[in-house]
Amino acid sequence: MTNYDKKYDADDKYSLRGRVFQKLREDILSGRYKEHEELKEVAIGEELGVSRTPVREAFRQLELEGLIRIVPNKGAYVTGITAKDVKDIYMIRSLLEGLCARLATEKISKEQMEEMEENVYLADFHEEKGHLDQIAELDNRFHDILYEACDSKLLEHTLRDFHRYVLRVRQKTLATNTRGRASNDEHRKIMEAIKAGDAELAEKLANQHMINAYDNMVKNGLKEIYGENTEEDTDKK
Amino acid sequence: MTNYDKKYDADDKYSLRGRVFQKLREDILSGRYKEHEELKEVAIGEELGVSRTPVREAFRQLELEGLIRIVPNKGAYVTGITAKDVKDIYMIRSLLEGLCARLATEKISKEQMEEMEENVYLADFHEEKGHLDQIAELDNRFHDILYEACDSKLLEHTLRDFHRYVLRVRQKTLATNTRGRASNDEHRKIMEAIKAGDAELAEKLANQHMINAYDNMVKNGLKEIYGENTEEDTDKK
DNA sequence: TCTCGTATAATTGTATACAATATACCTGCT
DNA sequence: AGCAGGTATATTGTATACAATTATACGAGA
Repeated sequence: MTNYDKKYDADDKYSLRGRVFQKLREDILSGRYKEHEELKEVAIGEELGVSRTPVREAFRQLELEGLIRIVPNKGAYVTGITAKDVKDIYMIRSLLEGLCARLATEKISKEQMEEMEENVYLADFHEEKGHLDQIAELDNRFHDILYEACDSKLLEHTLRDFHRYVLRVRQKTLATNTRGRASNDEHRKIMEAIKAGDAELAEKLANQHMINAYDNMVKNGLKEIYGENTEEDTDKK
Repeated sequence: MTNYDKKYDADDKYSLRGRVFQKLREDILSGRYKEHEELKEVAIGEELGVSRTPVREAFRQLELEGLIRIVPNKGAYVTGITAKDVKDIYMIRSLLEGLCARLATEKISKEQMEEMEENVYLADFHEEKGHLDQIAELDNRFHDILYEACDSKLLEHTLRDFHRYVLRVRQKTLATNTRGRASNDEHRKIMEAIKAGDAELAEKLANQHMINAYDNMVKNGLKEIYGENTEEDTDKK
């Protein structure tokens, strides 16, 4: 669990450490740094024009975000995500997104509700046109709205962590399949349940939404991308 | 979400940073540092005989564990837990402990099962004698066993985070009430459900176990200890 | 040719020095 | 008296220097 305060979040852009942290996170999530790749303090410091100190502090945070693993006196390595990890994450998310949707039904603001409707509408549009980037963007945003609407900083932060964690995986599977339409249909149903004030239904739909997302991943060859149990023996670089 | 690897966890005892990290965490959880208290880098460094560098790195980790909040260019403050936070945590834990118990039913090892039985048995004994410290210790351990038994590093780590997070609250309420017996009875029922292989039942019992724990907290005056919404305006030291 | 050990280089861990920022206090003005 | 501004002080942010550890290269010996 991490600091869940908005105003002073870990990624303040105005310190060197904050910039390093954001840059590295982005580079890891975007796939610039491969799994199990070693990150060298001096190399990264030189690239960004800073000393090792802010780099090291950024490392500590990345480690607790689960993006890298620091082995004492050896180095920092980009963490691998196993197929088992992904499965676990979706099991957990299924429950928590459901809880989130249930809470959001009571707490959502008018503005948030409107943005959610707009989101679903826009996603339909881009789906027609085949704009994959925008679809992915809207998908992320839909869940962010939900997280904000549940009115629980803790749940919001927890879900954001998990969500971010699977972005690396999603990027490799979402863009190449036809889940976009089904996913957005599910978004619409969740949105409608929330709008109708049916918390029970919203929860169930959100539960199922995650299960479907995971099933789709498996169908699209998750196992082929990530080994079954490669996490343990990653000491070799 | 944080690094969930066992071997090289954040709290390696052999580096100065690791020692500082552990010491500060213990001091915060034990209540030595009060809520909203400011932690000064030099003061802590001098107390432990180390420079500011390892202290700062430890701070970054404590921040992401949710124990302190770092305000850029100002300082590090022990985070406050509001009554709302506690409620949210128990809602989340209710779901995740349930999931954990369900998974553990399939995955638990013989050794873990035996330790769990022993745990319940011992807790009964200490309950009779009124050994409050041992009861609290066994309670923590029961949940730890469950976390280990679910065979999911991610779920285990997530639950451990939440569990640790509420320790500060629990210490103030558990020792003074009669929940010990009821709690251990619930542990026994969960244990028996797991032993019988009834995953559904184990999940439901674990769900309810958390709800009961929370209800008991409220009954014992949680609100009186923690303000309703004090988290936002903590800038004053 | 292979293995082992040693020297060397590379890398991380920590301490310290310096810079930037925030806070407290004091002075002078109205 | 009360407020504005500025200076001093304390504290955090960053860079650099040094120590400790680990990885690598190379050569001696079997």
